[in-house]
Amino acid sequence: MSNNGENMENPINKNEKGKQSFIAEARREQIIEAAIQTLDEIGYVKTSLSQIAKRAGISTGLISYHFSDKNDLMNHLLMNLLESSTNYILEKVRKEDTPKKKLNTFIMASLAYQGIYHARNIALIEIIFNARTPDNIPYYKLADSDDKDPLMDELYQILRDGQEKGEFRAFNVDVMANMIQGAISEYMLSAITKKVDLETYSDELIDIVGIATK
Amino acid sequence: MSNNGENMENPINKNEKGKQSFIAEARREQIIEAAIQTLDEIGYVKTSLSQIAKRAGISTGLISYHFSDKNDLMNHLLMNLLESSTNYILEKVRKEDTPKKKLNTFIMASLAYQGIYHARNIALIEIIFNARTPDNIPYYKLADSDDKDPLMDELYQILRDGQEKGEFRAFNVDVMANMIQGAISEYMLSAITKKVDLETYSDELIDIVGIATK
Amino acid sequence: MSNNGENMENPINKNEKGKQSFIAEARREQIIEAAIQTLDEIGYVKTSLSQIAKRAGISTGLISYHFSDKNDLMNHLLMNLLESSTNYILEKVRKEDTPKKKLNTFIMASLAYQGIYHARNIALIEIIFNARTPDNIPYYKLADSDDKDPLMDELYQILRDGQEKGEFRAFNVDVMANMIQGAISEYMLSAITKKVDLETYSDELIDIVGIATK
Amino acid sequence: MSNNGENMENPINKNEKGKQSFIAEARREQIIEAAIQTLDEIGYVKTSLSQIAKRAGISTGLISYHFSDKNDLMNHLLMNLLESSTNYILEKVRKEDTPKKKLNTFIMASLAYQGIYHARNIALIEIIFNARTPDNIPYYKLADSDDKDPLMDELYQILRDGQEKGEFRAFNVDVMANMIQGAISEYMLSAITKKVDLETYSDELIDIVGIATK
DNA sequence: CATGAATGAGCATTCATTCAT
DNA sequence: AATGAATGAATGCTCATTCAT
Repeated sequence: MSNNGENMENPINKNEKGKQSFIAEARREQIIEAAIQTLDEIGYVKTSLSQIAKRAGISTGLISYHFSDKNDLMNHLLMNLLESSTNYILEKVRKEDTPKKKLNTFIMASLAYQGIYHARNIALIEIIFNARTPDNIPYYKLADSDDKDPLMDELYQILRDGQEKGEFRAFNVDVMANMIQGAISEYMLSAITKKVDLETYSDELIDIVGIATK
Repeated sequence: MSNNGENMENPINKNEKGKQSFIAEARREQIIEAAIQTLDEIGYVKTSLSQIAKRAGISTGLISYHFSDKNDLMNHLLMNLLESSTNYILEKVRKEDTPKKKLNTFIMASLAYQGIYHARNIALIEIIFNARTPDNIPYYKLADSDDKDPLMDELYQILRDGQEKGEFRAFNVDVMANMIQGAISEYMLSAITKKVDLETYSDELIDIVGIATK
Repeated sequence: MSNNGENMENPINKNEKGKQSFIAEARREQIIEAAIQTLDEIGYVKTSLSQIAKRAGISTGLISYHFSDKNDLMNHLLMNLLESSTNYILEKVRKEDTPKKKLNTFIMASLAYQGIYHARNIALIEIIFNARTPDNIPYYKLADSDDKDPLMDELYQILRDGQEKGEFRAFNVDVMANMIQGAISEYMLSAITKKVDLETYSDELIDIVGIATK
Repeated sequence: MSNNGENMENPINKNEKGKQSFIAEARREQIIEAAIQTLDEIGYVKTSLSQIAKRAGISTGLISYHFSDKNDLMNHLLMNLLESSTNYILEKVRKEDTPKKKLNTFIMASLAYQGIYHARNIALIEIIFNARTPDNIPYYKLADSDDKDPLMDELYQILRDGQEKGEFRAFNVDVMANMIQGAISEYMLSAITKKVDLETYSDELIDIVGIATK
């Protein structure tokens, strides 16, 4: 089999092949969920196909059957994780109408996601900081490269929009966006978790960013 | 051999033993440098003793001779990396006299260090985000726990001091410190490197933080 | 895989699973036979998994697949060796009806086993005198401890029974049993093999013991 | 250096050379004692040159300097151990005048030696059952081969002498000697140690052998 | 004589991957 | 579609041995 990440959905011809694809798709989903659980529990370094297989209750060979490679699996998993967090946050942000409200919602939703989908977030961190492309480039250097990351895109848009509408002062958008993203990510990556709860952090960060953007 | 990390520097008694220790110390230093290079080049996951040995131009056995364990090597390396960045930054910060100046210098120096000691910074990231304690706790959850991290300690101190002296407004110190740290770290971890150069980022961040702290 | 030594024989349900288990069981048997051959040929100290694998004509990894550990393999092998010699001897002894006949058969069968299953006997010696428990206690100190060794148990029983029935005189049973066992073992462990053949040794030993027990 | 086991003592020329040889001899003695201790403590399999060096308080290299080989060391150690037990036993035996008394003393002294020089005895066992000649022949097959073992020689002599003088009945001397040797060795190699103390074992064994030889 | 530094081979073990069934 | 069996490469580590000092 082996699927390079392209979605080969085809609305027509959903007979036998569709059924098989459906089973295969479900298996892949199951494997991906097991991989998330594994990364959360034992971390990237110790995550082997057999550890994932154990958690999925299947044989190792079956993972190799459904993903061409360990790398292939990790890529699919990364897409999956990025998609789900992006969808969660963007859905909430797009319900708001002013740049200020959108920005606050962006921060709030980003942090809320970390709390609600804790395991997925840990898995995401473990992949981003450990996996590398075949060209040996770490994902953390690649992640929001160019305009590939719709989340950072949205944040840029909000900030630019707020400046145009006179809601925000004139700051460097790239730096401000990066600072906000850093402040959000840092919550998961530091020991502040033990001192400040997510809600307080969210409120205070919105406050600080409110002042910084004017 | 194996060295428990104690600093056995002793200016007196530098006879035979001192000479021998010197050779051993030089080798350990060399191995640590090779480890930094390896982590920078191929990442934590692929970093094996033989890869480090290859870059150091020595046999694998020699690493085992100078470090009791792969873990021992990584711990020494981590100490080394933390110490050097901490020293670099604190030295500059402590030359300043007002909280505001200290804060700006903190940001500036932190970012400058990333630029000057790029490989060391990558190595640090690779270890912190990949290595785990024997109890399976990732270092990134442990790193600035309590007041173990003198860098975060200094940042807290600066902020509290500034508030007491009326230079800074009344914000949540934990959250502000975490945000600043996040903003600093994020520069290395994102693609902003390609868009904004370090100096600009540093200037703009100082500006934004200046407004946020009042 | 790894098998904890439990006998999972189950005459019913010999469907797919039974077939697969059969293959695995055969492999384990083959590995154990190769281990016996290896111990016999090169001794415990030089016996490595790769030496065993070479003799079995398989890869080292496959041994690790079928046994959780080198220790696990050695334990299974030890059980196997003890069982087979015990069964061989006890089967013959229990056919006899008087203590005197039982004792003679015990000696005869013990020595006969050494001749017939020479390699197995060497392997047993190599393990018992070289392997140690995780607590560092050599097996030879542990072997017939308490009443764990059914062979020594039987010998005690025969001697006590003979004394009760008046066939044997009043000697110290522990010492007599130990002497007989020593006389049997010593045949394999000394150069007498070259001077006296097994049958003569057996006959003469029975004679001497006959006089010693009266 | 390396010495193949020949004693190069030379009463003349005991100037510088003699002094050096004396030091070297002392070092060899020290290494051999450390080896005995090591074998007793951790067994043959785990006995490495560095373990021996640690116990001797010297460097590993020094062992290699004084013995050409690990094998060479073990050979010297074996000679040493055999000599000391042989001397101990023969000295006592030769003080007696009748075969019967000599035989009893042989048994008594053999067992006594095990009690007094426990560590040396364990070391002897560990070597005999683990080490092999370059031709892969285990020492336990070689030990009392031919007439090399003066202890077994003496035992044969006693038994033959006793038969000639009419003190002993007509038994197979080889088998009787082997049985006695087995009974002596077995005490150390079994769990009887926990049940019967050495003195009782010695007395009872003398008794049994007395009856067996008539 | 003696050391500490260094090597290279060998060890048990884990792992991603392949393949017959 | 799925399994369990199997491989071969790689890993961290230990060890006997060598050698410059």
